[in-house]
Amino acid sequence: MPTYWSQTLIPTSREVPAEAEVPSHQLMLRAGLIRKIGAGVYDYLPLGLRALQKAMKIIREEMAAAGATEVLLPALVPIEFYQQTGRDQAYGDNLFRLKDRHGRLNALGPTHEEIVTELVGAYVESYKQLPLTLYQIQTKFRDEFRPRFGVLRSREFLMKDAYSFHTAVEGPGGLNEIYDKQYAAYERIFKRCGLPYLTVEAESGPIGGSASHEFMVPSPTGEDTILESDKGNYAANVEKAEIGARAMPETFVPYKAKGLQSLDPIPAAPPSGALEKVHTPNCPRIEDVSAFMKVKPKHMLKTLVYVIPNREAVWNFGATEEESHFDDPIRGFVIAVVRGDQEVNDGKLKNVVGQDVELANEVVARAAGFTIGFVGPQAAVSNPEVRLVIDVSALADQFWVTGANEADHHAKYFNWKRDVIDALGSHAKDRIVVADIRNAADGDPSPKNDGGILRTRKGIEIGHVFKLGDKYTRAMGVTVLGADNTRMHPLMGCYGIGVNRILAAAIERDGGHDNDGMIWPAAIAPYSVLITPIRYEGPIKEAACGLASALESAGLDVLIDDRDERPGVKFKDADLVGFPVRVTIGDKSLAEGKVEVKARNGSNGAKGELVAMDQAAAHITAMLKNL
RNA sequence: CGGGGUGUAGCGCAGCUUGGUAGCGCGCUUGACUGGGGGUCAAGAGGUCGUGGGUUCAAAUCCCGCCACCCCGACCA
Repeated sequence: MPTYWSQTLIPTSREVPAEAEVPSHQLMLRAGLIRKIGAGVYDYLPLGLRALQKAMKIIREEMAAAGATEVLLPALVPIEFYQQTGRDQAYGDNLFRLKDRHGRLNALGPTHEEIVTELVGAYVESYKQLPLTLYQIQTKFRDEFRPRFGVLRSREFLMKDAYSFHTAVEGPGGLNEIYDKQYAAYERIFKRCGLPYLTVEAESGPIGGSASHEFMVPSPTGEDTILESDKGNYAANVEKAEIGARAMPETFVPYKAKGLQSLDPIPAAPPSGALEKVHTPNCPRIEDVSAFMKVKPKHMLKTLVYVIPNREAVWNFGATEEESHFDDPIRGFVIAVVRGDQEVNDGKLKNVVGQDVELANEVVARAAGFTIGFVGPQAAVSNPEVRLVIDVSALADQFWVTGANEADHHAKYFNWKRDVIDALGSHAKDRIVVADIRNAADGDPSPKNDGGILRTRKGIEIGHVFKLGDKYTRAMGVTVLGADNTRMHPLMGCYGIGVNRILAAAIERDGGHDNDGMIWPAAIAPYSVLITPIRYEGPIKEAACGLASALESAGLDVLIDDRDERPGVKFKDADLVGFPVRVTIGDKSLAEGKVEVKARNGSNGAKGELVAMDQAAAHITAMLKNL
């Protein structure tokens, strides 16, 4: 049976909702797909649900094809699961917590690594039962600090999450093989959903693990920044993106990040002027100083104070063992220096330091003698428990403007050799590391070092795959018996898709909407075909119902606009909701035994085309293959 | 969590400065006309003015508290 518009609930609206900023949010509200119930919480109305269900059907088919089996894990999870792996801390406030009547603390699951791991631990005893890939499509919860952009960043959302278990990385049934299978399944899923996507290297974030790729739909409204080489052979999330070899000033010995040997900085560029203190009242920010002193940010140094929160932290650079131990984390500081127009990448900094680092809280930093707002690299000279990590680009100039380590003062003509290297003397090589610690930016060299230049664009993350290794099975003490009768922690992969985001991304994508409304890819449109009778009565009504039957026999889903509305209203709503194909039935064409068939994306002309009644179903079926 | 803003009919908003018991557009109901891109006219329905307290003869309006939502920031010192 076709659906009749008058019998379902499609509350379209002419007004643009005040709070919606991005097109997908505005249009999903206006077209009656969703309704907001609270911050980051939405009803899915009939049309929205149908689109979700179509996406889920595709996902289920491809998961099955990739050998994954569906389960349904609870959304309500005792907090102990997340405590076992430390993720209650890693997720922090983003983890929804609630107390039950007995005072027990529970979480609403943001992802389910711990829960599947428990499941597999309970029932999988032997390597013979592996590999195993389980997945679910389920509501997830994240107490987002700031929900926004409608369905793109909500507090409750649908996610497909799959988890695979293995005894080995390589070989048949190994982690790599299944990872590749899931990766390929993702490519098919997004292709079938009609989404233009690209894959990028990614950081694994609080989920953890080694390799990781994200699937992104390019869109100016995306929250993620992607760097792509113009040679087309590299793409990564900004959190991950490495930077190719950058020209070192000749006067520096080229030395590199942790893991590479030379830690012997000898910047020889001589000072070009006496260090000069400048009074910069109320100018703690780079932009303020830049405007005040009329110096471009790229000629300034940004100096950030980090602490090592781990009390057992051991400094990993050249220092002797006694020197490298920080008993008091308050006094164990890392000063990161980047150019004023660039940004520190925390992940890269952590890798260089070999420890967790976090930006020092202002009170702590002040107590340790840092003049927050006016810190310069010289601050590292007098304090033996401070280490300097300098980004390559922050060394390139002979002199810089930087903080003077004195309230309301900045320094001009700062020179690395004179003011830090020589001042530290023999300690210099123990306290300084030069490395790539900043975010890659548009125009940077590609890490492939093939002459490619990195370009930035924005993207919406719709899928993310990770190689987790044994992080969870180890933390939760899950083992299986191997062929050699020894126990091992199974290796894991995990694979997520934001189902709601598929809808938003379909709208945000290039060509996903226009001034009149949404333009659905046929595969996930709420209905493939909308029949618009000019008046729902007499021969037109009969023709509409007849056509609907024919289309349904051909396997299409059909909505009939049987409302007693003026044609203009129906057309506007049709365009707003964006059904891929609209069939208009009116007196004139019907008298000739024809109907008007129009593709929403304009592919068969602004007015569509006249098609004989008896050929319409076949014609539309063929059309939809390309929509 | 900090700063700013907004809560008045289903949606979008005005009224608040200067207190006197609520209004506009869209939508909705009824009728007539109309009938291929949100039509016209007429008559209607619909509001504890977010919430609690205070001031006052009188509060949407002034004062205080709370709540919700939105925006900006929150690592660039």
